[in-house]
Amino acid sequence: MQRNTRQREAIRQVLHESGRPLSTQEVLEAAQEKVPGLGIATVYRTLNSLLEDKQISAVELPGETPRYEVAGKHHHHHFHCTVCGKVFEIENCPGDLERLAPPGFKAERHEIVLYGRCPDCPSA
Amino acid sequence: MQRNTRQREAIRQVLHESGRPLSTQEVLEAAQEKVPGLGIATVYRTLNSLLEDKQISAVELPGETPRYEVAGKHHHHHFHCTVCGKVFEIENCPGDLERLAPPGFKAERHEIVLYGRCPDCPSA
DNA sequence: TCTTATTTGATAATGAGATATCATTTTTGT
DNA sequence: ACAAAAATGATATCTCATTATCAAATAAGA
Repeated sequence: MQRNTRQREAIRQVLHESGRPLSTQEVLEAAQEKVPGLGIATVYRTLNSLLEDKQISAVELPGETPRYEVAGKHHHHHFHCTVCGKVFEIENCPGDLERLAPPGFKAERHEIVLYGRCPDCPSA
Repeated sequence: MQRNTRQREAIRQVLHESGRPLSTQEVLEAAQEKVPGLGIATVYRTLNSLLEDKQISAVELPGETPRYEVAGKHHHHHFHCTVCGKVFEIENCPGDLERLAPPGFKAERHEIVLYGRCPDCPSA
């Protein structure tokens, strides 16, 4: 049975309000604004539950802990700020990258990650 | 002082002979063909040493343990077989993906990973 | 060949992220 | 409001990949 708890609702909201994928820690900190005292275990449990429900999806990045975003978005990619570590969504996609696969290889899917500075992290 | 040991040489050879990036475990198994009894600690130590020397470079993939390849190759990307888990090199690159970054973002670098089946893993 | 500092291999220790445990709190249907 | 089931929070535990430890083996210069 699934119950509507303040914690679960706060975590869902945090993910919906954020314009970008969040790490477990980011979810914890943001959700604690809404529900003080919320524990990290609840964040893990709730994220896993939302994943099972397909309400959110995991964003895996090289050498990074997973980020989570609301599910159902159309095909997109991500920008990883090398300064602050935040991950952002990228709308555009060059498309049809599967053709890059060498003969004999059958590509079914692709991922692109851009690395650089986000607007909040100026070079100066 | 750096010494030329059979172990170090075997590990270097394995990486040069392999046409694709290898995980620590893959390096261990391949190098043990040349030097039976070679231990995992030596693999880790040697890979780190080769990394410092810039003789090899690490390939980070989402949710995966790093792979290692000989350094100095020109810009390229990787194919990750979803069946056997092996990682392969892709020569081609669509180039200039940095332009996909939204306004205000300064992309400096990009990574592409293709997912699918390698020639050794037929769909059937 | 000898000497000595380095490297090795086995394995214990570490570290980080994630999960399990369990007493307490909270939902929710009645 | 009550009772029963489920969720929470604190924290212990687990799971790995990787690193540290240290006695034994081994390069490599004298």
